[in-house]
Amino acid sequence: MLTIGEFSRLTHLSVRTLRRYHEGELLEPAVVDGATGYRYYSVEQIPTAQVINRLRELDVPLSDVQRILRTPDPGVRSTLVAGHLRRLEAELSRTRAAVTSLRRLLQPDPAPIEVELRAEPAREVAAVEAVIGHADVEAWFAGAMAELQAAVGAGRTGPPGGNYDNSLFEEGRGRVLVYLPTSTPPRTGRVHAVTLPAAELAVTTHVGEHEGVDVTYGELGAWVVENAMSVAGPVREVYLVGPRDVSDPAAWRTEIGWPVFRVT
Amino acid sequence: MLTIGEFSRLTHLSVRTLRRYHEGELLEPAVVDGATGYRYYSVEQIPTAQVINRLRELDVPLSDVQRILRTPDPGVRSTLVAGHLRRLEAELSRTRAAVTSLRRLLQPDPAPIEVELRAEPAREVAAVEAVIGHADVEAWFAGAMAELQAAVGAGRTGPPGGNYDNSLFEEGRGRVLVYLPTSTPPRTGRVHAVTLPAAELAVTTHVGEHEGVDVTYGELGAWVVENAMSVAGPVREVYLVGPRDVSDPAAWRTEIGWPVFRVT
DNA sequence: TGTGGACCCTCCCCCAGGGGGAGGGTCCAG
DNA sequence: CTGGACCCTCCCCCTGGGGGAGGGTCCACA
Repeated sequence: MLTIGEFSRLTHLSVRTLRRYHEGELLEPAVVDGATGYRYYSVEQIPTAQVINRLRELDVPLSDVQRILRTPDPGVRSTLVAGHLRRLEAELSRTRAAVTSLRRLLQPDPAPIEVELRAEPAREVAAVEAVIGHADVEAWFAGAMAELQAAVGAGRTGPPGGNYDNSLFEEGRGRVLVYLPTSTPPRTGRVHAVTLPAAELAVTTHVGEHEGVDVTYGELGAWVVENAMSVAGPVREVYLVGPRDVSDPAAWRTEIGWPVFRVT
Repeated sequence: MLTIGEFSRLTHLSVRTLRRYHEGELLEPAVVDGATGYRYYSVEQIPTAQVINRLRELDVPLSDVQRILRTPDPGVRSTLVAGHLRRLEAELSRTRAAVTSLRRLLQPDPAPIEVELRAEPAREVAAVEAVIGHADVEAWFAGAMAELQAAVGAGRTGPPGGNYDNSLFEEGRGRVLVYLPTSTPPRTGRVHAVTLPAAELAVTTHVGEHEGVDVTYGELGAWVVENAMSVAGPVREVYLVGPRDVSDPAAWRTEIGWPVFRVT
């Protein structure tokens, strides 16, 4: 039996942290003296403490650490760990995108964006929609688009698009709709016909990776304000050239349309 | 002038976050109505908001974001940003190390470590010492070792070593001492002669990268406890084979000695 | 058999960087 | 002029810890 201080020295976890892990039922001392409350640990608990330490270094939330530790089957366990490793990779690519985008922001490009005011008529498309959280958009988009492609196939009459509720950005959760234009929208699985309403759009084109698109949003927003207009309704993106067409991100083109109305 | 809601839609920052940035003097509205407290932003503030957003995505603390924003000179500014990018890289390598170490932990190696009990006599060495935080050890070590190498030169009579106070791991701050054995310790700069006290050591050898050394610590600790001993004093590491000798981490060998005394 | 110091306990407050919600004032179009 | 959207402040919540107060416990040495 080891006192908490001894165990701390052996695992390089602070006494405070060990007490917290006890409280959170992550690493319970082998023995707790009922009279004094003293915690006593056993040597066998050292590897467990080190696994916790490693997972915490990977910023795995304590609740997930707990779940991993309670999973007896090593196969399932490594699946859980692999999930977090994927999360780390996603975070890494997000970081890379932020870095490049930051560079773009800090070396200000004086080239002003071109904005076109366009009256878009209503039209019917094949769509998949859902209310989801901001963090899940990317994964959801991939699945929805795959389902759409399978359902529409060669009947596609134009580039795919997506509409995004403003609440998605303001509150982190909102309605998202992805669509493929087609003359006869099918109805299979999540795919169904949707009529995109007519709208007055302020339209510009974002060139390059989709990360950093919010800079273009900002420029578009500035244009809208300067032209005495106000935004109304979900933003519309049309993927003119995307990863499905060209692998080089520099060639991608995303049309961004913001429904506006004149303020006078 | 834009209301906070409009500005939120244009920057994809939540209203709450914008208010917080105002409170923290990071992004102050262009106009604040004295009577109502309403915040009004200008279009020119959109790029600033996006820079903040980018930096936050890189986990730059708000205080540092503030410092960056208040730096007018773009050269100095990009230096500050570059510092954070270096921090990101360091974090990335730390993450990689944790991943490999985690794999090692989850695929338990049944090979037990070999521990030797050794009486180490006192000896005089050339050393550099300091009380520092756990996070700074790596950087400090590099500098101290460079100074030692310069001072001792060819007079080296054995592999370098380092002693680490337990408080470094328990409280995140403690005394660290790195040394080079030499017959005539010089006295220049931070380098001075130190007598390492005699001690009874439980010694084992850690093979491979220094990350993951705490697993070896754990095994050594378990051995110490199982052999009815207790640890006393700072841990001693001796870098038998290190990055200065061989570039392949798999060949590195670190001797770890924990001062012990018999309990019974 | 003390006793002093190291060790341990609980409890409360602090940090960043937000989110949720209550309670109430303001703006503006119909 | 009124209703609903919008805005305000204030307080508590989250995670994963750290600092410190106030007090009990263990144990080696005298």
